[in-house]
Order: sequence, then C-alpha cells, then structure tokens
Amino acid sequence: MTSSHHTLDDLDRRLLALFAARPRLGVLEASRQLKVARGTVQARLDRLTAAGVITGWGPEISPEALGYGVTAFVSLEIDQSLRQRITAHLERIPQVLECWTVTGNGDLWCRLVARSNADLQDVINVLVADPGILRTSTVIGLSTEIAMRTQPLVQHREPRR
Amino acid sequence: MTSSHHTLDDLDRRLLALFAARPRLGVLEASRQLKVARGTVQARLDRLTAAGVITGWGPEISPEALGYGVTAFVSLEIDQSLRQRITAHLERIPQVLECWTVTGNGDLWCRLVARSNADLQDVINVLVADPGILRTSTVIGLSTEIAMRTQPLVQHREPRR
DNA sequence: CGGACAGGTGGACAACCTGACCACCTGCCT
DNA sequence: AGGCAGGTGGTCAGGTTGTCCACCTGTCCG
Repeated sequence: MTSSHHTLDDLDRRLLALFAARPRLGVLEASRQLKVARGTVQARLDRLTAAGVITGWGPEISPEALGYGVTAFVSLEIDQSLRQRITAHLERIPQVLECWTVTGNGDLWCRLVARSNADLQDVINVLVADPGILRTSTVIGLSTEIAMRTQPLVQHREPRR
Repeated sequence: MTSSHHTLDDLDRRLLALFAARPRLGVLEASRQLKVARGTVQARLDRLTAAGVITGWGPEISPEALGYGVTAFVSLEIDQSLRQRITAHLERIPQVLECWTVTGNGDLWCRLVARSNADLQDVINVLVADPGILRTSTVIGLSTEIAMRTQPLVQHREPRR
C-alpha cells in the first residue's frame, strides 16, 4: 500500500539540508562541502528526482510580498454530484491556492489569499457564485506559527519498528 | 497597512512563469527566451528577491514520496496562556508541516502528515501529549483537488479599482 | 568461489555560463 | 536642463557543467 517510497540515507539527508540552506549552490560546490565526488552528488540528485522526492526547484513566491496579506481557510459543503464542475470553478480563481477533498462535513477544504479582509469577502463571493456550493465556513489566518516546512521530516530518522 | 508590496509588470510575470516551468534554467538561457539582455534578467531576479517576492529556490520535497502518504488537518483548542510552549512543542514534531493561529474555536490550525492512518493516530498522540491542548478535531485529506500553487496569482492581473 | 551489479571515486575535456564591469541610450520626474 | 532608474550590448577571466572513462568496493546469488 504505502509501499514504494524512497528511503533516505545519511548522504541524502545532508544533501537535501545543504540545498535547502543554499539552493543556488552548484553541484560542484555542493560536492566539495559534502566531501564526496561531484558525480555522486549529481547521481543522488538525479535519483531523488526520479524517485519523486524532489519535485521541483521553482522559485518560491510570497503572496504576501505581492500584496496578498490575508490568508483564509474555507470549508465548503458541496453538492457531490457537481464536484467536477466545482473544482474546475475553484481552479479558475487565482486566489485559491490549494484545495483538498477531506473527511467530515466540509467536503472541500481550500486555502485562499486576499489583499484585505474586504477583498477576502469579494473572493468568497466569487467562490460561492457556483450554486453547487451549499455552505461555507471561513477561518482567517492570524499569524503563522510554523511556516510550511519539510526539512524536519527529511531529517527525521524513523525509529526502527 | 497592506502598503509596501511589489507590483509585477509584464516582464516579471513572464520571468516568473518561465522559471516556474524550468527552474534550473540559467540566467543567460532565460534572457534568450525572454528576448531581453542578460543583465536585465539578473537585475529583475535580484529585485524580486530583494522585494521578498521570491523567497527561495529550495528543492521542493514530496512527503508522499518519502512514505508520508496521509495528510491531515487538525484544529487545536488550547489554553491561551500556554501558547508559547505549545507552539514550541509543535515545532519539535517533524510531522507538523505547518501551523497557524486562526480565528474561531480552533485556536490553532495544523497540517500533519503520517505514514498511514494508524501512524497518524500516533502522531496525534504525541501532539496532544501537551496538556495545554484542550480539544482537537482532525480532518483527513482524501485527495488533492488543487495542489499548492502561486502561479495563477502571479499571472493574475488585478482589475483597476 | 566467481560473477554480476550498483554505486562510489578521481580525472579529463570542450563548451558554456557567471559575476563584474563598462559605455551608452531612453523615458520619466522635477 | 539635469538627475536618475533601468535597459542594452559588449568585454573579460575564471568557474562550472555535462559527459566520458577506468577503476575500486561491497553485496547479493547461483
């Protein structure tokens, strides 16, 4: 089931930590710092990418720096038969950054951003324009306690089971 | 208030779209594709970074590929006076990928990952080990309808107001 | 035991890219 | 008119990349 997943060894972890800290580092420089051959770093990177562990190197964008200072989480209760259309609808709204189908009453769960609380209202209005959306409940993010991170997970050594 | 934010022009947008599509592209190659001088690309990138729009170039890691196939969202109701200690506690749990203070009953909102539903229970047990956590409610992510994205926002042209 | 195999090493090469300059042009604000 | 930010092409030396290669090591297996 949760079968084929890549298991990291120590070098992988050091590699990922290094690149997380200094992403624009070249392969050669990285190999020097890790004290391994350049080819090794290259091979590891290729393998991690092939395994899907590394999904990209994209520039990370801060919505906040673009003026979208408000983040909100919205639960949507929807007409299940219209799910397809609704997700397509959501996809078309740029302020919807993320969306999951979840267990519980809220059938869908979305992350929104907006320029202000007033703007948030506008965004939600666009969002609920689809009549397949029966009910929504919104929660506003006040402050980030832990920003999205994966390094602790990467560095985490699962105890032998 | 939501004052100083960087406004993107057309070139910025094209630049970001290009690098989002092919992140490992060099500055020179990018300048060719965008048909501008190399220095321009360099300057834009520097400015976007200085403005905080680009926050990083880190390798993006897929928890899923590492075997953490279960994602859950947890709302925590906490003893407010212990907030500090609690967030410190959460920070120490690798499976907590993200955490916000939010409006509403759930005082904190967290994103967790786990290797399986059984493992999720273990993670939650660790999480609620802190007695300052009064109540939790968990919702499991069943499927990703829209994966975390910022490009639509970047490409979005706000209508003149 | 001997082989096959994956993965590491160090070295070599030409082709290419980077960072740091420069002089110069343009549009815009004052 | 002057100042200034930002764009353009160009130069340069030095570093980096992709791609080979031969070779070594540990492990799994018939």
